[in-house]
This record gives sequence, structure tokens and C-alpha cells, in this order.
Amino acid sequence: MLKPIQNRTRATRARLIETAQGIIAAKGYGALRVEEVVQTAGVAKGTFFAHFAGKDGLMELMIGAQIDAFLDEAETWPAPQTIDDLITQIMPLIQFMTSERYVFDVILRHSGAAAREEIGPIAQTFTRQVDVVSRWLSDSPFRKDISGYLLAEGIQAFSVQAMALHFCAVNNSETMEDRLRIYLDAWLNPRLAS
Amino acid sequence: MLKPIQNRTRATRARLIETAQGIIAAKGYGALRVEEVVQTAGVAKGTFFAHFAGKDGLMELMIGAQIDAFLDEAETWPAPQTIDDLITQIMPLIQFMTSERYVFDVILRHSGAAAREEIGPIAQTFTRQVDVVSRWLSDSPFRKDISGYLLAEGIQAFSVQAMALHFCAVNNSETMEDRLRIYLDAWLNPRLAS
DNA sequence: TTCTAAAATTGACCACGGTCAATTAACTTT
DNA sequence: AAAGTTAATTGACCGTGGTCAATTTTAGAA
Repeated sequence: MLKPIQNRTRATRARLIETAQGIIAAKGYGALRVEEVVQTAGVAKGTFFAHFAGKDGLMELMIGAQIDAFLDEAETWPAPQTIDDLITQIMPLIQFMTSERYVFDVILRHSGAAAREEIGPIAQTFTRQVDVVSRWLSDSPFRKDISGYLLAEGIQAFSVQAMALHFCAVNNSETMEDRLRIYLDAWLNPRLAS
Repeated sequence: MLKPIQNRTRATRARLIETAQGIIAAKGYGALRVEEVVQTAGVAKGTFFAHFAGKDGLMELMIGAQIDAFLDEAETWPAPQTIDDLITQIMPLIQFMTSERYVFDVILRHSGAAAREEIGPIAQTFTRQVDVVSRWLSDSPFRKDISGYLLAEGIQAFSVQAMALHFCAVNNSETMEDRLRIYLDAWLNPRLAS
């Protein structure tokens, strides 16, 4: 008793998503306008909002799917043995997340951030990212005094910090990789306090 | 030759800010509408935008000022000797930052985030926070293998992470203090890898 | 085939932030 | 004081996301 979804609905939704993807491919996430999606897809505005929880809802889907794709690939890689390896392996994801200011904003807004009851797509990818990285770490030569899960959470926190600074005019002398390396070295390889 | 500011301007601006503060005090940051500010202050809408860089610009000022007030007080405190002390000393700030979802969003959006050339008020408070905390740490019994500045940056990153999770429905079993304590203990007091 | 209830769609309408050419007020200069 | 110049203010207007009562389409029941 849980399948009252008409074909029409599926088709409309698919067309909307397809149209949105086209616009994003052509002009980027930040340039997407609901009006344009709706007109190009040939449906009324109200229909859009019947299918998605607003523009942000659509963005969550699109961006979440993209992040998931990166995580799919990341999952196939072996456990990094050095910090540079680790950075290399998460850079594609970070590159995407910072590809547009708008994208980063949407991600931040929805990262730990399901105001509603159920957890949103982007928040899910954050959880998943911690899982993936934490699995890597169980086979990596980094500090073992804390759990891989906590370690992975820290990597996420520092990644966000590095990405935020990336958008700050003042901090643009250093590359993001450099910043990340400094953070992660301090986090993953603490030297004993003398 | 750098004082062509008329009194009228100062007065208008002051009235606008005053009005905004009143609305915020009464209904919170998220409920502020430019229309209401403008009508209550008795000026035209265009005037508002002649004085501030949009609603976000005003919010940057108001929220930035509030954060600065917390940092003013924080600066008078002695260097924390334990992680619990440290948490106690930054909690007022964190409490304010998470007092409203809207406030946290504005802060994130402007934290490392001056899209323009000059650094915005909120981004400045982030820099200042690192300075304040880093000054504390020079007199604290935490790890010494990395600079106090880097240590402070990490505290900021973990604070943001803890705050983001605070707004996530899934992670609400733990209190923010608990989360922070776990993060900061791992960051500031790493045990030697065996 | 016809009727009916539920689901999907429509588009006029609203809220709200933001713009800008035109107007008014405030100062200089003569 | 009058004319000229710059700065401040105005408000009609726009872009864009979002709403919702009314309408159309669909799937089954009679």
C-alpha cells in the first residue's frame, strides 16, 4: 500500500531534474533560476514546489548526488599511508565543494543542518564521508589514541575550515592543499609534548 | 579632506541601527525585515541601502558587534588551565552563535567569507577570536609541538563543527559541551601514539 | 462506459530584498 | 543672498522564491 506514485509524476519530476542538470551544466549552480527550470521543462511554477522542497531542496538533491558520486569513487581507494595521500584522495571532493561560492554556502547550510526531523541528502553525505575516511584510517599509520571515527570528524572539521578560508581574500596566498597539510599533520601526527 | 560626512547622515544611520536593534531585541535576528526597519525609522527603502550593504551588511554589523562584545569580556579572563575552563570561557560566545539558526547561518556565510576585497566585520571577529585564544594558550598546559595560533585555529574549526552538529536533529543526544570536550581533548591533549 | 475520489497541475498572487533615475537638502563660492 | 555643486533621500519598480484555491488528469468502483 505504498505505491500511489503515478507515471506522470515520475516523468514530470525526471524532466525537472533533467532540465535543472542542463542549466547547471551550462551556467553553474549559482545561476539556476526556478523560473527558468519551470519554463524550460514546460510546467507551471507550482508543480516545481510540489516536487521539491523549494530551490534549496532541489539543490540538496543535485549537490548531494554529486558528492555521493565522489564518495563512491573514494570508497574504492586504498587506505592512505601518508597525509599527502589522504589529501590527494579527498581533494576531488573538496574541489567540487569549493567550485562555486554558492555551492559551498548550500553545503554549509545543510551540512549538520537538517532543521526538519529527517536528515537531508547533504547531511547524509557528511555522515558518509566520516564513515569512509574512518574506514581508511583503521589501516593507516596515524595516531591511535583516539577512534578512527573521531579522527575522521576532525578531518572534516579542518576541511571545512580550510575551505572557508579559501573564500577569504586575506588568506589566499596559501593554497588549500598547503593549509590542509598543516592542519592534518597537526591533527593526525601530533608530536609528543616535550 | 576625509570628512564629508554630514550630521544628517550620522543621525539617519543611528536611527536605522537603533530601530534594527529594537526589532531584534523584540523578535530576534531572523524576524528582522528591511521593510519594517525602514518604516519604523521613517525613511525610504533606498536610504537603507545607501547606508548598509544590504540586509546582510546590517546583520554583519549587529552580529559582529555582539561577538566583539563577547571577545572583549573573554580577553579579560586568565589563561584556562583545563579544557573545561577553556570551554567555560568560550561557551557564552558559542551560545550566542547558536542562539538562532539564522544567526549561525549569517556567521558561517561571512566567517572566512569576504567575497569582496576588504575583510568583513564577522570575518574580523574570527581572526580576533584566534588571536585571543592563541594568547591564552601561550600560558596553558596544552600541547606545545605546534604554535598557539594553529592550536587556536583548530579550536575554532572544532567549535564550528560542534555548532553545526548542534543544529542537526540526529546529533542532539549529546550536549554541545560534551561534544566540544571530546574534540578539544583530542586536539589539545593528544596521547602519544603507542 | 460512467461516475467519483484522490492526485497532480496550474497560474495568479504574495513576500521580501534590492535598484536607480529623479528630487530634495546641505554645503561652497562669488 | 543667489547660484552652483555635491551629498543624501525618495519611492516606484524589479527579480526571484514561494503559496494556494481552483482546475484538470488519473485510477479504480459501480
